[in-house]
Amino acid sequence: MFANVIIDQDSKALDKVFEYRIPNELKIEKGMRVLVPFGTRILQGFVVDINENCEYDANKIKRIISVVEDFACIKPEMLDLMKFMCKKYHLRLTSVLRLFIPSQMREGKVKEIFEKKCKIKDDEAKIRGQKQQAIYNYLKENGEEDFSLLKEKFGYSALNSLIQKDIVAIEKYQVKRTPYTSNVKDKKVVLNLMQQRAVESIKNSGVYLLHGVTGSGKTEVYMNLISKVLKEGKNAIMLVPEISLTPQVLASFKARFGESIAILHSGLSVGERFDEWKRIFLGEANVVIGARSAIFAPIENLGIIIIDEEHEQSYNSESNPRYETIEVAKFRSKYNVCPLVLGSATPSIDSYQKAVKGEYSLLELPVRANGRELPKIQIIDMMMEIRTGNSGIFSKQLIADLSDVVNRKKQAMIFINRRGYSSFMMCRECGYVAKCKDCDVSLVYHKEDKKLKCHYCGKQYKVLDVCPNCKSERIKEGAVGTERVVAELNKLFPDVKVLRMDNDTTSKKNAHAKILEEFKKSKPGILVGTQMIAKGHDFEDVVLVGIVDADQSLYQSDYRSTERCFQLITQVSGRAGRSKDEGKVVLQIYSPRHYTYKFVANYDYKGFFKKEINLRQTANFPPFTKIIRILFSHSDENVVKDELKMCYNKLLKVREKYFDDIIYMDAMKAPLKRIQNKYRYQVIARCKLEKIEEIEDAIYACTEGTLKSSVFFEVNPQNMS
DNA sequence: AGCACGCCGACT
DNA sequence: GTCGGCGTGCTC
Repeated sequence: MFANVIIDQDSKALDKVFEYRIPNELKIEKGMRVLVPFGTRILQGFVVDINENCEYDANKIKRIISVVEDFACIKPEMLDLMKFMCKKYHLRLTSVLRLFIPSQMREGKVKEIFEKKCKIKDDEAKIRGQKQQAIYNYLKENGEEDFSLLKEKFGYSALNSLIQKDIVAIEKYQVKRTPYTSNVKDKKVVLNLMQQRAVESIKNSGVYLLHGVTGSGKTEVYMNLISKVLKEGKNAIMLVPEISLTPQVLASFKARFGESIAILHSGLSVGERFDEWKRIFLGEANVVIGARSAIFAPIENLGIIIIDEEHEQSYNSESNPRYETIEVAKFRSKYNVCPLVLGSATPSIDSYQKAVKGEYSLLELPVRANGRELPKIQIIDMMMEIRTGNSGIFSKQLIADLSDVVNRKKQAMIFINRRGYSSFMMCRECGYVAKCKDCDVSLVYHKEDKKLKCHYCGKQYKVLDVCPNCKSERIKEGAVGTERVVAELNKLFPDVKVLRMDNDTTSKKNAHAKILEEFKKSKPGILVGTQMIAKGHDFEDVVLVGIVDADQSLYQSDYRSTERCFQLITQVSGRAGRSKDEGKVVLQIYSPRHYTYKFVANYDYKGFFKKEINLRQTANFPPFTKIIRILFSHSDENVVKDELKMCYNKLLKVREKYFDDIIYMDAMKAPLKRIQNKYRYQVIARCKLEKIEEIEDAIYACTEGTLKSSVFFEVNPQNMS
């Protein structure tokens, strides 16, 4: 017998199967990891197929040395998924396989934590020492107890002598590092008619788009669906965006489903992640909740897949193996014959279009579950403010409303769109801006540790006192984001607790939860933050939401910027007035004539969709076309340029062949020309959909062969940097 | 990826 | 003569 093995090395040259003979004494299955001789080395590989015969020269075939584990860590479904993803996204086999197992397994350090528990072994023991007697009594009363806890309470030597005398026994238990524990009581909620109808509409297969306004109780619908599936003896996956994996959401799921839940997200340590993975693999967990990568959970017999906030950008990986989570979910739902539910208050234009076309079934929750109105959105024209002499960050209206909130001892949130609004180090004399020496981007000033940081490679620089260009000392930080807003608020309301939540303040583990916890207690209180505060939080006393720079997201040269702007404002607005008090939103903008705001203020998603989809159609943008981006990068600029040129010439021939289908194609520098000292050039093509698969294959073929540059493909890129 | 092989220049 | 630089090619 022969095995097709994929060598676990990330290299273009090794991106194929190698055949090995299976020795009689080894029991090899598809999906197992094995050790094989490879050239002069011994490497790990994945068995992806087993055959009677071999294609390669039988004399040259070597034998598998041994197995890494005696079970198949890649399940059959995932092997099929690997093929699907490699073909669809032009990925390397290994890079996809690596998505399926926790990193800890790959490093060969499969560590498991053990906990030592103590138990009384000898019931009639006579004990002399005082301390030892105390331990003995304690154990009699409490049964078994942690070794470490006893050691802390009574001291090591006493405990140890009991163990030495065989009066107390130690047992090792494998510890499950279950990340969150909760003491939240499950509140059984009776579904309203709309929710009930949504639950009932979801059949045993197909894709459903659940469009429910903020606060319409989508989570309750999800929980009901999952309960139903569990009752049928099947399993479930629910994906949530990384940022909304808040303790609150998790706690309510824990309360409902208890130990059968497994949680996967980037905040877990490697060990925690591995433990959760293993529980899922062994079938100990029936519900997996997690961010993007949880879609690869090794869970069988799926009864439902739910993707919450389906419009979120974070579902599409931006680097290395690029894939679309929704497409992977579709694959798994077809494979397992189970429904896929996409939920959002602001569905992506793409998904909604599919629902309109009948590809997805549309389910709607048009009202809030608690019967409350959606908060009123008041638009403030900031140009007018400036004209009337107010050049501050806050409009008069917002300041008035904030004062009101403070007087009523309620809470407010101020949302800032950080993107493009960070502070740069700029010389007021000559206009010099500090840049990273390896990347073509401006450095961002971080007040807290008084450093300049590159947001692309993470390099840190000292703050400049003198302009390196003109030697002027008038070099200062420029426009400011969250920090400046907080400072401003402190000036306006010196007695009010103002909290900040952004990338800088939440980098430490659990910082996120701590800030939210503190905010909860602060009345009056103001929470200032970036996208992070936009969703998933349910604060009863937030009655005001201020959006300080809504336009920022409109001014990106991206066909999706209006869509994003609409989504963002709607999501943020949804934070206000979640309970008894009416909520209000103050939306400060600089371009009041833009059509997006009219729809936003009226919560008119359908109107916005109609307008937007028409614009996309006339302008030939997705979902009516696909944008394909091929990014070349290399440390030597001439190498990338040459190779790009070579490929582009081939691509031009493809374009000639499909002249009617490829609307646009051009080669250029990437907007970020240099990242981590690698020069980046790209080809952008826009294609009609009729022959898209054929065209994609032809385009991929152009980059084959021995290139020194690394090549990345991206379809409908989220950001073109 | 990483290792052998091979072909060039510089040096005990 | 030979040591070591790196470019090329191969690994079932």
